[in-house]
Amino acid sequence: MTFNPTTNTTGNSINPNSFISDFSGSIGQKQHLHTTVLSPTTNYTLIGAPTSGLKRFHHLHQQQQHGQQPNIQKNSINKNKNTSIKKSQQKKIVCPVTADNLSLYLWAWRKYGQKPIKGSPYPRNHYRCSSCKGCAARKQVERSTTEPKMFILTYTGEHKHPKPAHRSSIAGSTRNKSSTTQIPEAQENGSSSSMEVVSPTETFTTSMFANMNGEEPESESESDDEDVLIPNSMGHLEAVLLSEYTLE
DNA sequence: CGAGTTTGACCGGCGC
DNA sequence: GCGCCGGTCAAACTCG
Repeated sequence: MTFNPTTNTTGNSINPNSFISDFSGSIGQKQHLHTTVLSPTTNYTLIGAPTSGLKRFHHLHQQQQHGQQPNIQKNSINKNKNTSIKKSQQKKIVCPVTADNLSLYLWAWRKYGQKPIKGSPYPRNHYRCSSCKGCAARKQVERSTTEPKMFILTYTGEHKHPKPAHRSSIAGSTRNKSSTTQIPEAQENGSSSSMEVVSPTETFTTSMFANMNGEEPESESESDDEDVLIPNSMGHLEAVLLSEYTLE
Protein backbone atom coordinates (compact mmCIF):
# COMPACT_ATOMS: atom_id res chain seq x y z
CA MET A 1 0.00 0.00 0.00
CA THR A 2 1.44 3.25 -0.95
CA PHE A 3 -1.10 5.34 0.77
CA ASN A 4 -1.61 5.72 4.43
CA PRO A 5 -5.16 6.61 5.27
CA THR A 6 -4.20 7.62 8.72
CA THR A 7 -2.23 10.53 7.43
CA ASN A 8 -4.99 12.15 5.52
CA THR A 9 -8.19 11.48 7.34
CA THR A 10 -7.83 14.21 9.82
CA GLY A 11 -11.31 15.38 9.09
CA ASN A 12 -10.19 18.93 8.96
CA SER A 13 -12.88 21.25 7.89
CA ILE A 14 -12.42 22.43 4.39
CA ASN A 15 -13.57 25.71 3.13
CA PRO A 16 -15.69 24.80 0.15
CA ASN A 17 -14.79 27.93 -1.62
CA SER A 18 -11.14 27.25 -1.28
CA PHE A 19 -11.22 23.87 -2.83
CA ILE A 20 -13.73 24.81 -5.42
CA SER A 21 -11.35 27.42 -6.66
CA ASP A 22 -8.67 24.88 -6.33
CA PHE A 23 -10.18 22.20 -8.47
CA SER A 24 -11.43 24.73 -10.92
CA GLY A 25 -7.91 25.86 -11.33
CA SER A 26 -6.76 22.34 -11.66
CA ILE A 27 -9.19 21.56 -14.38
CA GLY A 28 -8.34 24.84 -15.90
CA GLN A 29 -5.24 23.22 -17.23
CA LYS A 30 -7.46 22.30 -20.09
CA GLN A 31 -7.94 25.67 -21.52
CA HIS A 32 -11.18 25.14 -23.34
CA LEU A 33 -13.14 23.41 -20.70
CA HIS A 34 -16.35 25.00 -19.71
CA THR A 35 -16.62 25.04 -15.98
CA THR A 36 -19.69 25.59 -13.91
CA VAL A 37 -19.66 25.71 -10.18
CA LEU A 38 -23.11 24.80 -9.11
CA SER A 39 -22.87 25.58 -5.48
CA PRO A 40 -20.24 25.99 -2.84
CA THR A 41 -22.04 23.41 -0.79
CA THR A 42 -22.56 21.02 -3.60
CA ASN A 43 -18.89 20.64 -4.29
CA TYR A 44 -18.96 19.42 -7.80
CA THR A 45 -18.61 20.95 -11.15
CA LEU A 46 -19.91 20.12 -14.54
CA ILE A 47 -17.76 20.58 -17.55
CA GLY A 48 -18.45 20.12 -21.19
CA ALA A 49 -21.31 19.07 -23.34
CA PRO A 50 -24.50 17.45 -22.16
CA THR A 51 -25.30 13.82 -22.43
CA SER A 52 -28.66 12.28 -22.79
CA GLY A 53 -28.30 10.36 -19.61
CA LEU A 54 -27.69 13.33 -17.44
CA LYS A 55 -31.05 14.93 -17.64
CA ARG A 56 -30.59 17.54 -15.05
CA PHE A 57 -27.15 18.39 -16.25
CA HIS A 58 -28.45 18.51 -19.75
CA HIS A 59 -31.00 20.96 -18.62
CA LEU A 60 -28.39 23.07 -16.96
CA HIS A 61 -26.24 23.21 -20.01
CA GLN A 62 -28.55 22.93 -22.93
CA GLN A 63 -28.61 26.63 -23.41
CA GLN A 64 -24.86 26.73 -23.52
CA GLN A 65 -24.12 23.57 -25.40
CA HIS A 66 -26.53 23.13 -28.21
CA GLY A 67 -26.15 21.40 -31.53
CA GLN A 68 -23.67 18.90 -30.20
CA GLN A 69 -24.43 15.25 -30.53
CA PRO A 70 -23.37 13.68 -27.31
CA ASN A 71 -20.99 10.86 -27.69
CA ILE A 72 -20.40 9.26 -24.38
CA GLN A 73 -19.49 5.90 -25.76
CA LYS A 74 -15.89 6.74 -26.20
CA ASN A 75 -13.54 9.37 -25.05
CA SER A 76 -12.15 11.44 -27.82
CA ILE A 77 -8.73 9.98 -27.38
CA ASN A 78 -9.34 6.52 -28.49
CA LYS A 79 -8.69 4.17 -31.29
CA ASN A 80 -12.24 4.70 -32.30
CA LYS A 81 -11.82 7.71 -34.48
CA ASN A 82 -15.48 8.11 -35.24
CA THR A 83 -16.02 10.18 -32.18
CA SER A 84 -17.76 13.39 -33.03
CA ILE A 85 -17.27 15.26 -29.82
CA LYS A 86 -14.11 16.96 -28.78
CA LYS A 87 -12.46 16.22 -25.53
CA SER A 88 -13.01 19.75 -24.40
CA GLN A 89 -16.71 19.38 -25.08
CA GLN A 90 -17.23 16.20 -23.19
CA LYS A 91 -19.38 16.23 -20.18
CA LYS A 92 -17.49 16.05 -16.97
CA ILE A 93 -18.47 16.06 -13.38
CA VAL A 94 -15.78 17.33 -11.11
CA CYS A 95 -15.93 17.03 -7.39
CA PRO A 96 -13.30 17.50 -4.75
CA VAL A 97 -13.48 15.03 -1.93
CA THR A 98 -11.44 14.14 1.05
CA ALA A 99 -9.68 10.83 1.30
CA ASP A 100 -12.38 9.83 3.74
CA ASN A 101 -14.92 9.94 1.01
CA LEU A 102 -13.05 8.32 -1.79
CA SER A 103 -14.40 4.95 -0.87
CA LEU A 104 -17.96 6.03 -0.79
CA TYR A 105 -18.90 5.01 -4.27
CA LEU A 106 -21.33 2.44 -5.35
CA TRP A 107 -19.63 1.74 -8.63
CA ALA A 108 -16.72 -0.54 -9.23
CA TRP A 109 -13.79 1.15 -10.85
CA ARG A 110 -10.88 -0.45 -12.55
CA LYS A 111 -7.70 1.45 -13.00
CA TYR A 112 -6.41 1.56 -16.53
CA GLY A 113 -3.81 4.26 -16.46
CA GLN A 114 -1.77 6.66 -14.45
CA LYS A 115 -0.10 9.76 -15.73
CA PRO A 116 2.06 12.37 -14.15
CA ILE A 117 0.55 15.77 -14.55
CA LYS A 118 2.72 18.68 -15.40
CA GLY A 119 2.77 21.21 -12.66
CA SER A 120 1.48 18.77 -10.12
CA PRO A 121 3.62 16.54 -7.92
CA TYR A 122 0.83 14.01 -7.91
CA PRO A 123 -0.09 11.68 -10.74
CA ARG A 124 -3.57 11.42 -12.13
CA ASN A 125 -5.15 8.01 -12.01
CA HIS A 126 -7.63 6.89 -14.60
CA TYR A 127 -10.43 4.49 -13.85
CA ARG A 128 -13.21 2.98 -15.86
CA CYS A 129 -16.31 1.37 -14.58
CA SER A 130 -15.86 -2.36 -14.17
CA SER A 131 -19.35 -3.06 -12.99
CA CYS A 132 -20.41 -3.82 -16.50
CA LYS A 133 -18.54 -4.45 -19.69
CA GLY A 134 -18.93 -1.70 -22.16
CA CYS A 135 -19.82 0.87 -19.58
CA ALA A 136 -18.54 4.22 -20.74
CA ALA A 137 -18.28 5.73 -17.31
CA ARG A 138 -14.81 6.83 -16.38
CA LYS A 139 -13.27 8.80 -13.65
CA GLN A 140 -10.02 10.46 -12.91
CA VAL A 141 -8.55 10.83 -9.48
CA GLU A 142 -5.87 13.30 -8.69
CA ARG A 143 -4.74 14.97 -5.55
CA SER A 144 -5.17 18.66 -5.23
CA THR A 145 -1.90 20.47 -5.41
CA THR A 146 -3.04 23.15 -3.04
CA GLU A 147 -5.10 20.99 -0.71
CA PRO A 148 -3.25 17.70 -0.42
CA LYS A 149 -6.04 16.37 1.74
CA MET A 150 -8.40 16.78 -1.14
CA PHE A 151 -8.78 14.58 -4.16
CA ILE A 152 -10.20 15.82 -7.39
CA LEU A 153 -12.58 13.34 -8.92
CA THR A 154 -13.55 13.89 -12.50
CA TYR A 155 -16.30 11.80 -14.01
CA THR A 156 -16.64 11.32 -17.73
CA GLY A 157 -19.25 9.45 -19.63
CA GLU A 158 -22.14 7.71 -18.05
CA HIS A 159 -22.98 4.33 -16.65
CA LYS A 160 -24.89 2.09 -18.98
CA HIS A 161 -26.17 -0.18 -16.30
CA PRO A 162 -27.95 0.10 -13.00
CA LYS A 163 -25.79 0.85 -10.08
CA PRO A 164 -24.81 -2.13 -7.97
CA ALA A 165 -27.41 -2.85 -5.40
CA HIS A 166 -24.85 -3.87 -2.83
CA ARG A 167 -21.54 -2.45 -1.95
CA SER A 168 -20.32 -5.99 -1.68
CA SER A 169 -21.17 -6.54 -5.29
CA ILE A 170 -18.44 -4.23 -6.40
CA ALA A 171 -16.30 -6.91 -7.87
CA GLY A 172 -12.64 -6.40 -7.53
CA SER A 173 -12.95 -3.36 -5.41
CA THR A 174 -11.82 -5.28 -2.41
CA ARG A 175 -8.68 -6.62 -3.83
CA ASN A 176 -5.63 -5.95 -1.82
CA LYS A 177 -2.73 -4.08 -3.17
CA SER A 178 -0.65 -5.58 -5.88
CA SER A 179 1.64 -2.69 -5.95
CA THR A 180 5.27 -2.72 -6.84
CA THR A 181 5.55 0.77 -5.47
CA GLN A 182 5.00 0.04 -1.85
CA ILE A 183 6.46 2.39 0.62
CA PRO A 184 8.22 1.26 3.76
CA GLU A 185 6.12 0.36 6.69
CA ALA A 186 7.62 3.19 8.65
CA GLN A 187 6.21 5.62 6.16
CA GLU A 188 2.89 3.90 6.09
CA ASN A 189 2.69 4.26 9.81
CA GLY A 190 3.03 7.92 9.28
CA SER A 191 5.99 9.17 11.22
CA SER A 192 4.68 12.48 10.11
CA SER A 193 1.06 13.43 9.84
CA SER A 194 1.83 15.34 6.73
CA MET A 195 0.89 14.07 3.33
CA GLU A 196 4.38 15.02 2.30
CA VAL A 197 5.59 11.61 3.35
CA VAL A 198 3.62 10.04 0.60
CA SER A 199 5.44 9.59 -2.64
CA PRO A 200 4.21 11.80 -5.44
CA THR A 201 4.09 8.72 -7.57
CA GLU A 202 1.79 6.87 -5.29
CA THR A 203 -1.35 5.46 -6.73
CA PHE A 204 -4.84 5.23 -5.41
CA THR A 205 -6.60 2.02 -6.04
CA THR A 206 -10.16 1.09 -5.44
CA SER A 207 -9.04 -1.16 -2.69
CA MET A 208 -7.19 1.72 -1.22
CA PHE A 209 -10.33 3.74 -1.34
CA ALA A 210 -12.10 1.01 0.49
CA ASN A 211 -9.42 0.88 3.08
CA MET A 212 -9.12 4.56 3.61
CA ASN A 213 -11.85 4.54 6.14
CA GLY A 214 -10.73 1.30 7.56
CA GLU A 215 -14.06 -0.04 6.54
CA GLU A 216 -14.71 -3.57 5.50
CA PRO A 217 -15.60 -3.25 1.87
CA GLU A 218 -17.26 -6.61 1.71
CA SER A 219 -19.21 -6.15 4.85
CA GLU A 220 -22.77 -7.27 4.45
CA SER A 221 -23.70 -4.81 7.10
CA GLU A 222 -24.12 -2.40 4.26
CA SER A 223 -27.70 -1.73 3.69
CA ASP A 224 -29.55 -3.69 1.10
CA ASP A 225 -31.47 -0.58 0.41
CA GLU A 226 -30.53 0.78 -2.94
CA ASP A 227 -30.93 4.29 -1.73
CA VAL A 228 -27.87 4.26 0.40
CA LEU A 229 -27.54 7.43 2.32
CA ILE A 230 -24.04 8.60 2.91
CA PRO A 231 -23.88 11.25 5.58
CA ASN A 232 -21.18 13.43 4.17
CA SER A 233 -20.43 15.59 1.23
CA MET A 234 -19.52 12.69 -0.96
CA GLY A 235 -22.72 11.06 -0.03
CA HIS A 236 -24.48 14.16 -1.09
CA LEU A 237 -22.82 14.01 -4.41
CA GLU A 238 -23.55 10.35 -4.72
CA ALA A 239 -27.15 10.93 -3.87
CA VAL A 240 -27.36 13.60 -6.50
CA LEU A 241 -25.73 11.40 -9.03
CA LEU A 242 -27.94 8.50 -8.21
CA SER A 243 -31.02 10.58 -8.60
CA GLU A 244 -29.93 12.50 -11.66
CA TYR A 245 -27.52 10.18 -13.31
CA THR A 246 -30.12 7.75 -14.39
CA LEU A 247 -30.31 5.36 -17.24
CA GLU A 248 -32.70 6.08 -20.01
C1' DC B 1 -7.96 -18.80 -13.89
C1' DG B 2 -10.22 -14.53 -13.53
C1' DA B 3 -9.86 -9.91 -12.20
C1' DG B 4 -7.14 -6.58 -10.61
C1' DT B 5 -2.82 -3.15 -10.96
C1' DT B 6 1.40 -1.38 -13.09
C1' DT B 7 3.70 0.97 -16.57
C1' DG B 8 5.79 2.04 -21.03
C1' DA B 9 4.23 3.05 -25.57
C1' DC B 10 1.19 5.02 -28.60
C1' DC B 11 -1.88 8.41 -30.27
C1' DG B 12 -4.66 12.64 -30.76
C1' DG B 13 -5.84 17.38 -29.20
C1' DC B 14 -4.23 21.72 -28.64
C1' DG B 15 -1.18 25.81 -28.34
C1' DC B 16 2.44 28.20 -30.43
C1' DG C 1 3.72 22.01 -38.88
C1' DC C 2 5.75 20.87 -34.62
C1' DG C 3 6.09 19.70 -30.00
C1' DC C 4 4.01 19.20 -25.57
C1' DC C 5 0.67 17.19 -22.83
C1' DG C 6 -2.60 14.02 -21.37
C1' DG C 7 -5.72 9.86 -22.21
C1' DT C 8 -5.81 5.10 -23.48
C1' DC C 9 -4.03 0.65 -24.69
C1' DA C 10 -2.06 -3.61 -23.70
C1' DA C 11 1.47 -6.72 -22.03
C1' DA C 12 3.26 -8.28 -17.87
C1' DC C 13 2.54 -9.14 -13.47
C1' DT C 14 0.08 -9.95 -8.81
C1' DC C 15 -3.39 -11.74 -6.01
C1' DG C 16 -7.26 -14.57 -4.32
